[in-house]
Amino acid sequence: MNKKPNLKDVAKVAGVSAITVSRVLSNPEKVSEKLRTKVEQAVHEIGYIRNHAASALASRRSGVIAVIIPSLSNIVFNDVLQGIYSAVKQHHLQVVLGDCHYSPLEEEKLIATLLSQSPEGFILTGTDQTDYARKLLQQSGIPIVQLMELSDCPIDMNIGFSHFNAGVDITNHLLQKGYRKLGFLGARMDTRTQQRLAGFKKAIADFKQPCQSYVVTTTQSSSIRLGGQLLQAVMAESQGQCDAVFCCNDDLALGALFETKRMNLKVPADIAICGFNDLEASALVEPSITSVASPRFEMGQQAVELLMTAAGEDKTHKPPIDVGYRIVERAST
Amino acid sequence: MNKKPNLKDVAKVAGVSAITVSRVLSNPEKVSEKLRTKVEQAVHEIGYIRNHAASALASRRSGVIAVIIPSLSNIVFNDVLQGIYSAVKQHHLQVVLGDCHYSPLEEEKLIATLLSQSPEGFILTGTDQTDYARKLLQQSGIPIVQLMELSDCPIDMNIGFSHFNAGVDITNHLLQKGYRKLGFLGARMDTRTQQRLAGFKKAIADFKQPCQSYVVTTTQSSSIRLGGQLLQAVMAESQGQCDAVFCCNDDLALGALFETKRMNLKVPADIAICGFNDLEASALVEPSITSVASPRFEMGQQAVELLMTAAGEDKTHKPPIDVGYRIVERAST
DNA sequence: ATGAAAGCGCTAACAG
DNA sequence: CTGTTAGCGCTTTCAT
Repeated sequence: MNKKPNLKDVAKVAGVSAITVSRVLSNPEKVSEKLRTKVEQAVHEIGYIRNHAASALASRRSGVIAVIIPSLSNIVFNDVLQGIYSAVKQHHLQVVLGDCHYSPLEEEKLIATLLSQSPEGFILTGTDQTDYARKLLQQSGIPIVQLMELSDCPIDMNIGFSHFNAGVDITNHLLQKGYRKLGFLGARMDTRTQQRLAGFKKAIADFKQPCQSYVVTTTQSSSIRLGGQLLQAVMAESQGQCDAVFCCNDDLALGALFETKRMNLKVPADIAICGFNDLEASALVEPSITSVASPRFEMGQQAVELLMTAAGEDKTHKPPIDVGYRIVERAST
Repeated sequence: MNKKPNLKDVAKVAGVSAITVSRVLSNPEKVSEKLRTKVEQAVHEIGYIRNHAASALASRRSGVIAVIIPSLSNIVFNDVLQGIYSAVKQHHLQVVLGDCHYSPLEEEKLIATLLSQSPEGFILTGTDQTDYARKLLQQSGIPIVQLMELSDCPIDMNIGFSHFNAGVDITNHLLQKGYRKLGFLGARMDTRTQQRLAGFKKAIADFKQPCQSYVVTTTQSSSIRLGGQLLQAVMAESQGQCDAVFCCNDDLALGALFETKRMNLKVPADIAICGFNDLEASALVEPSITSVASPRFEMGQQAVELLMTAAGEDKTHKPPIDVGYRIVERAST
């Protein structure tokens, strides 16, 4: 195996200097058409591929952005990722991705690792970073976006929506529909889920008429199966009184719905169900499930755009961007 | 903003030479405990992060592996990715990930881009690469794994299972259950889906008794909603005769199942449904859906292990690894 | 166990 | 428009 061709090899074949080849690759318009064609042929002929490490070192531009999500298996972050990848393609950037498994400590390590790639921007999920992580991020001097939720003290830029308000609204929706014995089914209990729960409690506390609430949570990760188990649990705790459940996401809601069939409960007559995130399945099951929709793909895209526009500028702290949410009312409530 | 600290800065603070700091970071055991502690403190104090580009350039080891999947939105590849990420963590590697949207041409471009990172290994999905892509890959000299399906002429290493055989088996399962008017619902129609369809046709052709088949396919991407539409289509084409459908994946199968409720068809009495991939929902809907399971997470892990063990060795072409599949029989058939 | 010198492959800055 | 020179920050190699 011959070693990989480098710029000089291409230059030799094309009969030009190395820097000209470099220009053809980065700024083709700065090279005469004649030389450019010669170089392009040479590149293709010997299958030259530019050495990113050398290029990044010399130019101080890595062409990379770093992204950390809490979970690869949660389809919610998938939507965000797709938005990120679609935007990144326009800008000819690469993504280096980390999955921190909802752990701030893992996230801290990942941040250090990913920063070593000299990313030109950093996208984080949520606002729950360790102090040392914040220090590293800050001192890196690159633009940073925190995604998904709104923060009072963002590291840099912030785009998301209020999970607390969404929790309030969806709970009020149930109360307005006449349900009075409300259950909350929560899994994982990350910060966003906690905010949804806080919204649930707030709505109940503020409600002018007597009503009952039952909160069942677990730190296990969400799954459809778990939704069924939590429904069992809330029915046990409420001695069968619970007449509506707010599930902290649609996986749980689907599981709860499937479980009602086994328990011979009618939805929404015996019990109402609502979820969160508005997954495709929620609209298509029978009965369809009320949920909370948010523009995840667009959030991902916009995060990249924010990074790119912020790249040169001074750090004028922009205010958080609230992308909002929408309650999608369906047959289950 | 002061510029980022480099090795020399750390060295100065710790009162040692740059190379010693480098050793502490890469081969701590080669440095005396006294100096090591000093250096570690200095690193933490000034928040030093090693410049990956420089490190990669000097050492000729990028610590990166490249991965291309056909779709970020398909949960199937998510499982594989999780396997990859979990294995990669053990080896202290970074992943650069590309989504080629099922397009060999996009894949070719991605391969060129990702190769510029000098990855130490490359994981590809499927066997449908362009000639130029294969050339680039081959000449890069790095170990390569093709995932998901088995290939007659792999570029290098290969791990997957036979989608053709799985298609044959699941079709025979339906035939054995007494169904004789079989429909195939296919979306996307990538190479693996086509192999499943080929298996379906083979099983029908080989069956000793009279039976009927209806094939409905589209190049649209899969979704639950589409499953409902395709079920409508196959019922129209078969004039209501179709008594079993093999859906090329579980999304379609779920959509088909939900549609049967709207059409007032009983499953499996009026019509049997089976899917592919064995998603969690398939086990939990009512009735539960027969599907084909495969060890996706493990495939991802094993792909990384293969790359790592192959790293040093000569290219002794290993035979493809068949991870097999399993038909999970459930209530829907 | 530690250090000095050289150079990885590329591009910025300057020169022509 | 094209080329020359220097150096990005690190690790390799060789010396002590």
